[in-house]
Amino acid sequence: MSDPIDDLLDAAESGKSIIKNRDILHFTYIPDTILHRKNEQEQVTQSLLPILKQSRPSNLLVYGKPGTGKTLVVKKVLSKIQERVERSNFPIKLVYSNSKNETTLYGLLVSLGRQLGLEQDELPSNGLAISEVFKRLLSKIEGGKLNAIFVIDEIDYLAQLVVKTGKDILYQLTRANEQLKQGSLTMVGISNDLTFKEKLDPRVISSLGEEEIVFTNYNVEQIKKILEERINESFIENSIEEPALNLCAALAGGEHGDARRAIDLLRVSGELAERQQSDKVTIEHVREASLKIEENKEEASLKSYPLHEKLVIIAIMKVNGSSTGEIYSSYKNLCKALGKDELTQRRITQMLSEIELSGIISGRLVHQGIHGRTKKYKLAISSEMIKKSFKDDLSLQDIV
DNA sequence: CCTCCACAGGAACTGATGGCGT
DNA sequence: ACGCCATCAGTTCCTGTGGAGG
Repeated sequence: MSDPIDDLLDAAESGKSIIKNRDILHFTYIPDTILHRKNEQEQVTQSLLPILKQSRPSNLLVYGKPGTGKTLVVKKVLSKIQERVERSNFPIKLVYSNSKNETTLYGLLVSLGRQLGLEQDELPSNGLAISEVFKRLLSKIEGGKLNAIFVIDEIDYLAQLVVKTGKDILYQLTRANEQLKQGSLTMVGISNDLTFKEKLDPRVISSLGEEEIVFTNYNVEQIKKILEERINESFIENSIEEPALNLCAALAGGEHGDARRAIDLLRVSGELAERQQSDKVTIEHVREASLKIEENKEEASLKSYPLHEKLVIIAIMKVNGSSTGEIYSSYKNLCKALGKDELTQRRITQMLSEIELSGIISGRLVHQGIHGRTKKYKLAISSEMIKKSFKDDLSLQDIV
């Protein structure tokens, strides 16, 4: 009589593992030499070079699609510079922040402040006026005679926040040096959106875009090389079949040249192969991994929605392919069934476009002449997926 | 050619939350 | 104790619109 758990454990123990170093299979792992980005590394280094001469470098803007290694290169260069400078008496303070992780302007400034060493009592996490927070940041820099380098990732998000709130933070940041008597502030902005600059205030452009570096997309060949490098270090020899590697590079690199996706795909494929006790990663493993990654993404985003968004999704599932009006009445029925107050149609339209952005549903604007203008939505994922994701939500169980 | 539908989607506002400085 | 500030979900009010049907 064998226990299934024991069987699995036995198999896992006796089976050999084909991945020898997992860390290397994460995009954010910084290899000693980031190949294929020599040019860009040089450019970034050059524009930051003045730091070594103890003067303030120009502000810097870095563009590139996701997965082109922008952030990695910037981080690597900066940390090298910091290493050198540390031995001199010109301390630089590196501050990294990702605008996407901070939903509000306030949050972003606070996160910058925390890294500068402002504690909770010096810089509370809410309650202050933005201008007050800003003042404290500057006085910290001045007081500590810091030479701060703010690396702001996804700076286009920040720019959006600035527009939304009408606070001219970007401008003030880029011109902060004029107010500082001691210390300095350098900005390194990283953006995915190549057109983002056009939306900026021209005064900001002139000071922020003193230097610009564009990271081009990887092509499939380059992605393949990157994968090969990582494979060499992280997998045992000959454990990836050539066609599997090709597919990996093609799937991830084909459209956008996204090395991050390629590496993720490689890792998941490897893990799948290992779990199946295969000693090679085959083309099927890659296909399976690609599916699995997609599904995980869908499930995670489905689960993370608040109640009313979930109801809207279920409403669409019930009347797949219908107009906003029909979805809305379907949604109202669901609300009634649950005894919840329904939200206005305006709010639901907004939710629909938010959900559409995430790719779970797709909408199409149709004009029906005398029957008006509406947007028809249909699910972009299977309804099984929705049922599966929502089934552990107690209140939703009986309506799905 | 005009009308008029059924919404899309912008703008401004509200009320609650939470916490500041004075 | 008071006024002020930032943020968020949501509401109210609004203007805009392609084309079927008259």
